[in-house]
Amino acid sequence: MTDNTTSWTNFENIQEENGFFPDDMQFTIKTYRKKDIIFHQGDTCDALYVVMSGSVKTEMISESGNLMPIETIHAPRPLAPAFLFSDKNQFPVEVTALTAVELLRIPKNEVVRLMTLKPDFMQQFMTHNANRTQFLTQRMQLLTIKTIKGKIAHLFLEKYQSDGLTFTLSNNQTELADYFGVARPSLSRSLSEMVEERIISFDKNKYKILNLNALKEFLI
Amino acid sequence: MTDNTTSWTNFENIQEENGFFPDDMQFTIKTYRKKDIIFHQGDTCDALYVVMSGSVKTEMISESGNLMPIETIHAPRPLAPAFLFSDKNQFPVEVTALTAVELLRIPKNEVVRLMTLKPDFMQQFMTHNANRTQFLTQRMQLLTIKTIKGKIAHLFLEKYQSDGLTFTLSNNQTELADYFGVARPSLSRSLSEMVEERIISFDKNKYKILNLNALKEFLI
DNA sequence: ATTGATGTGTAACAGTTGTTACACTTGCGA
DNA sequence: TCGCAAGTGTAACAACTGTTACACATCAAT
Repeated sequence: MTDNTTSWTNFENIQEENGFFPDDMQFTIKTYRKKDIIFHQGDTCDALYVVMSGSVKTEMISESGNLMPIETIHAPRPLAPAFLFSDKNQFPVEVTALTAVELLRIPKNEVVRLMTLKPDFMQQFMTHNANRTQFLTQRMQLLTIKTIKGKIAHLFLEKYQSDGLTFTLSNNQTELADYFGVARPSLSRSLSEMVEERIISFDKNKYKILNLNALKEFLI
Repeated sequence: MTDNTTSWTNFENIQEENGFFPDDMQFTIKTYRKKDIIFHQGDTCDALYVVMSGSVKTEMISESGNLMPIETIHAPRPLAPAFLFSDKNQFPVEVTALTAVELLRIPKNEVVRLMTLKPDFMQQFMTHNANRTQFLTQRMQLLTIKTIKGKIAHLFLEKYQSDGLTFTLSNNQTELADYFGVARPSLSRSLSEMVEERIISFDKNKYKILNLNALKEFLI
C-alpha cells in the first residue's frame, strides 16, 4: 500500500554492467549531509537526479507556509523524474536529506542522448514514470471515494482480488487512517460498525470478508 | 481547470513535416463508429494509440459494476500513453467512441525504435506524460484538502498568483462543485459565508479577494 | 411576450466525520 | 516486576457537508 513507486532496483546493476552507459557519459555526483536542504521548492529541474545512497524526504510548502510531508525516497531511486520533461520544470517540493546522501546528476540533454543510445535505459525510465502515473491514478480514485466505509470497501475488494476472503494488512489502523486521509477514531468506528453489521471481521491485522455483496454496496 | 492534459497539438504538424517519421514506420489506422466500444477495461495495451479524429470517452468500471466517467479525449491526443510502458499494461478504463473515430496504432517496439531515431518525438512523448503527472499531482493535492472553504482558498490563491486579487473563472458553480467533488448547494453556501465574512466578493464569474490572510488561514 | 433551460440563493433536516478525552490491552525494556 | 509506549475501543459533542426542495434571475428561442 505504501509502495508508491517502483523501486528503481535494476539501476545499480545496470550501472555496473559493462557498456550500459557510454564511456563518455557526463554526470556529477554530489554528497549531502543529514538535514541539508537539497532543493528548494521552485528550483529549476534541468537534470535527472538519482538518489544513489541514503534517503531524502520531500515536503510541499502549502500556501499558509506550513510544510506538508509528501514522501520519503530511499536509494536507489530517481528524484521526481517526471518533472525533468514537463513544461513547468520546477521542483514542486522541498527536498531534504534524511541521512548522508549521494546524489547523481545527469544533465537533461545527456539524458536525451542516453535514451537514444540505450533503449533499455529509456524503457526503464518510461516504465518508472508509467508506474508512478498508475499509482497516482489509483491513489486519486481512492481519495474520490467520500465515505470511510467506501474507502474500506475499496481496499478490501482490492485485497480480495489478490488474496481472497481472508488477508493481512501490513498497516495498523493509525497508518490506515492517514492513508485514507481520515481521523483514526472515525476509522475505528466505521470498522466496528461493519463488524456489527456482519460484513467483515478482524483480529489484529488479520481481516476477513463475511458479506462480499454488502461490501460492494458501499461503492455505489 | 478542466485542461487536464496537454493537447498533443504539434502531433499533426510534425506528422506532415518531411522526415519526422521514418518512411518505413509501421502503423495501422482503424476507424470506429459512434458508440463503438474501442477497448474494454483489462485489454492489453501493447501499442501507442492516438485519437486522430473524433473523440472518445473513458469510463471506469467500479467494483459495484457501475460506470464512472473519467474523461473525454478529443483528437489529436494519445490514449492513455502512460500505460504502454507500465508493468501492468492493461487498460484501466473502458474506451467508447463518442463520434466517428480514427485511431492510429503504433506497436510498442516501433514506438521504442521511433524514440531512439527521433529525439524530438521522444521529448514530446516524455513531456506529455510529465505534464499529465503534474496534473494528477495537483489534482490529488486538491482532493486532499477536506473542507470546501479550503478548496476554494486553494483555487483562489492559485489564481491570485497568476492574475492578482481580481480574476475571472471560466467555470460556473455547478462545474466548480464537480471539480471539487462536492455538492453544488454546499459550495454555494460556503461561498456565501466567505462573502459574509468579507474574505471574498463576487459577481457572476468575477471574483475578488478582500482578505488574503484570512484566505490563507483555511489551508492550515 | 411567453416559455423553457440554466444558473444561483437559500433553508431545514439528516447523515457523516472530526475532536477530544479516557479506558484498556499488549509488548518491550529497565 | 514495573513502567512506558503504542495501538485500539468508545463515547459525547461539535462541525461540516449532503439532500431535497423551492424561489428567483437571466437569457435565448419560439
